[in-house]
Amino acid sequence: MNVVLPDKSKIELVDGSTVADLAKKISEGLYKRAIAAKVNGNIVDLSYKLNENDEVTILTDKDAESLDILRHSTAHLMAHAVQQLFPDVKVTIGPVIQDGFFYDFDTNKPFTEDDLVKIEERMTELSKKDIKIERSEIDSNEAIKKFSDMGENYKVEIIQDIGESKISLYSQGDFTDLCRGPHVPSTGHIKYFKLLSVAGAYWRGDEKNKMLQRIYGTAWFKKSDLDEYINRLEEAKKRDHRKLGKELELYGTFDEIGSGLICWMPKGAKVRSTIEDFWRKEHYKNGYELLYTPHIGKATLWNTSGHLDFYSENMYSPMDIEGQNYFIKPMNCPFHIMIYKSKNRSYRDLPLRWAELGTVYRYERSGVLHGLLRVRGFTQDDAHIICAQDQIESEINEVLNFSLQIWKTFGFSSIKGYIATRPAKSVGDDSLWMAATNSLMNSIKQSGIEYELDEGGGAFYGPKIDLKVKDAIGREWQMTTIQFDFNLPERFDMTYVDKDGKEKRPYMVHRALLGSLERFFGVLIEHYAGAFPFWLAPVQIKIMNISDEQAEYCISLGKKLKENGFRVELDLRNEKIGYKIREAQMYKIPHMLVIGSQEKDNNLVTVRLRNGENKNNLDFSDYFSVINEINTNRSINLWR
RNA sequence: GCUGGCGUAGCUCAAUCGGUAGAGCAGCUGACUUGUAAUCAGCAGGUUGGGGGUUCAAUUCCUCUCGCCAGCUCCA
Repeated sequence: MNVVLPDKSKIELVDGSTVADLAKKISEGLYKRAIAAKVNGNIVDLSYKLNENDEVTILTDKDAESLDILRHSTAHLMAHAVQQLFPDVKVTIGPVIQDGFFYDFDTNKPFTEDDLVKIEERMTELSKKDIKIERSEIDSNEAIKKFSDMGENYKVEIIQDIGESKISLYSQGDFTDLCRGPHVPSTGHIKYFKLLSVAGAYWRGDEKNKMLQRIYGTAWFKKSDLDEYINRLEEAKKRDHRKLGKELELYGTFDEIGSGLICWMPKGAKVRSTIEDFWRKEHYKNGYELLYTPHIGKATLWNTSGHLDFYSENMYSPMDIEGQNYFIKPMNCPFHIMIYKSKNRSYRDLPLRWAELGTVYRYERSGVLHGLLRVRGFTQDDAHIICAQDQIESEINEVLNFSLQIWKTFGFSSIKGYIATRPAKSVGDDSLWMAATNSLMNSIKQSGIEYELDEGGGAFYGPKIDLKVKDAIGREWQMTTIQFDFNLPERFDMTYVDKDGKEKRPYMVHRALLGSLERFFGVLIEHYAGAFPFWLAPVQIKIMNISDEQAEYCISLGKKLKENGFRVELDLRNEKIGYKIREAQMYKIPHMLVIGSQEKDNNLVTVRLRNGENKNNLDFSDYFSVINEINTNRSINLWR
C-alpha cells in the first residue's frame, strides 16, 4: 500500500503498517522524535493503522499540536500516579488548558502540598519506566461494565453521555482511562513537567454538583521551555499589583472598611489624578462633554431601566429615604439618559458624546474579588454616545481611534478586537442589529486592529467590540468595551426630532476605554512592574543632598520644579548618598538629583536615572528642558 | 457563595511536644556630614485577625466569625 507524505511524495508500506512503522521507514531519528501524526487531517497515535492513500504528517515535538498531546498524556500520567498512591480516589476528567493541564479527582481527603510532591515523584518514576501507552477500542456497554466494576462512576457517566457504541481506552501498565486520545507512545516521552496547584472544582462546572479536587500542572518537551515557563510565573508574581501596590504605597484595602473597596493612597492617587487629567483633556479634545451624576437613584429609575429585573443580583439592597427606596448605582447610563431627556433634542444636537468618571458599586461574590482587578466599588471611564443612524459608523470609528491613541500613550501597543454579534435571546429589530454590527465590522477593519468574531456573543441589548491589550509580559487583558444598546432608548423612550419633523429613536453606544480606573491601574502597575514612566510616576524627581551644605540649594531646586508642576520630593536627611539612592530606587522614582558641592557651586544638577545611568553636571536649564519634553510628550523613556 | 490553604509588630518572617512571643527592615532618639542600592548605637513597638470552648496553661487543639490566597462558580 502507499501513503502520501506532506511533500506529496508517496511511500510504499506493507499492509497493516502503523504510523510508527512509517516513521521508522523514513528515518530512525524521526521515529524517535515522533509523538503522533496527522492522517487526513485527524490527529492519531503512532499505533494508528494506515490505509491506502492516507495523507500522513508525522508530528514531532516541534509541532504545535504535539504539545497538547504531551500535556494530555501528562494528565494521564498524573492520574496513573494518583491511582497508585490513593487507590480510593475516583478519576474524572483531565483536559489540556493553556500552558498545561488539569485532572479532577473525587476524593474524600483533599490533596495537600505534600501529596503533590509525592504524586510528582511517582510520575517521575512511571516516566522512567517508559511504559507503553496503548490504545484499544471496546464496545461501550462493555466499557460501562468495566468502569462500573472499578467503581469509576464518573467514567460511566461520561460514556453514557458520549452515546457511541464503541469507545476508546488508553492503557499504560496497570492504569486504564477512557480517552479519545491521541497520546504520546510511552510514558518516557513525558519528562519535563511540574504540578502547580490544587483547588476545588465542581463536577462538570456546576456548583450544584459535588466538588472535586483539581490538580493543575504544566508539561513541556524541553527542560529550557519548562524553566522559561516557571520563570514567567515568577516574573508575573514579581509584577503582581497587590504586592507592588503595598510596597510602593499605591493603594490599600482594609478589613475594617470591607473587601473589594479600594483606598487610593497618596502615591496611587497622584498617578490616578495624572491619568484623570490626561483623560479629561483628551475627551474634551475629542468632542466629548463631561458629566457628573449622583451615586444613588430611586427604585423607579432602576425599574424603568430594567436593572431591577435583570441586574438586581449585582445590586446592593436599597436604602429607605422618606419612604422611597433608593439604590446605589451599578451603572451610570440611566443618569445620562435623564440628562438627555431633560429637554427636546434635535437631529442638530447629535451626536452627543457624554463622558463621566462615574463611580459604581456592584455586588461581587466574595470569592471572586481580586486586588484591583475585581472589586465591588469602582470608577468607570464611562461615556454614552447618542447619535442618529447615519452617524454610527463614523462614531464607532472615532471611538476606536481614540481608544488606540489612549492605549498607545499608556505604552500598550498590541491590541486585539473581539466583535460579539446577536445572541439568540435579545431585543431590538433585526435592522438595528444589522446596521450596528456592520458599523462595528467596518470600523474595526478600517482601524487595522486584528480581530476575531464571537458569533452570538453579544449582550441581549446590542452587539459590541471588546478590545484586549497585551502587557509587557504578553498577557492579554480585556479593557475597552464599545456596546450598542437597543434596550435603554426604548425603555426610556428617548427621541429626537429629525429634519422631517418626526420623532425618531436615537442610537445609543456605551463605551469605556480604560474600563475602570481601579482595574486599569492594576494592569498598569503590572505592565510597568511598578516603574511608571516619568509622566505618570507618583514621585517624578527625588532631590538628595550629599551633605547639609547643599540643603538650601536643593530646596530652591525643589521649589522651581514644583512651581512648574513636577512631582518632587526632597531627601535632606543626614544619610549617606547610597542610602538615599537605595530608598529612591526601591520606590522606582524615575529621576534622582544628586546634589553635592560641585553641583551647588556651579548651579548644576547631576541626574541618576532609575536605570542606573548618570547624567553628570547638567545646567539646570538643560535638565529643565529635558523633563519638560519627556513630560509633555508623555514619553515612556526616562530621558529624551 | 463553594472547596482547600493561610492570618504572629507598619513590612518580611521565626517560636520544639500546648509552658504565656523573637529577629531583620521601617519608626523614634543620639552620634557620624557623608559622591551613586543599606554608617553605628540605643529606645519603643504585640489582647498572636475577632468571639467562644477544651486545658493548670492556647500563637499552638476544637468551634464560630472576619479577611487574604489558589481555583470553581458568577460576570444580564
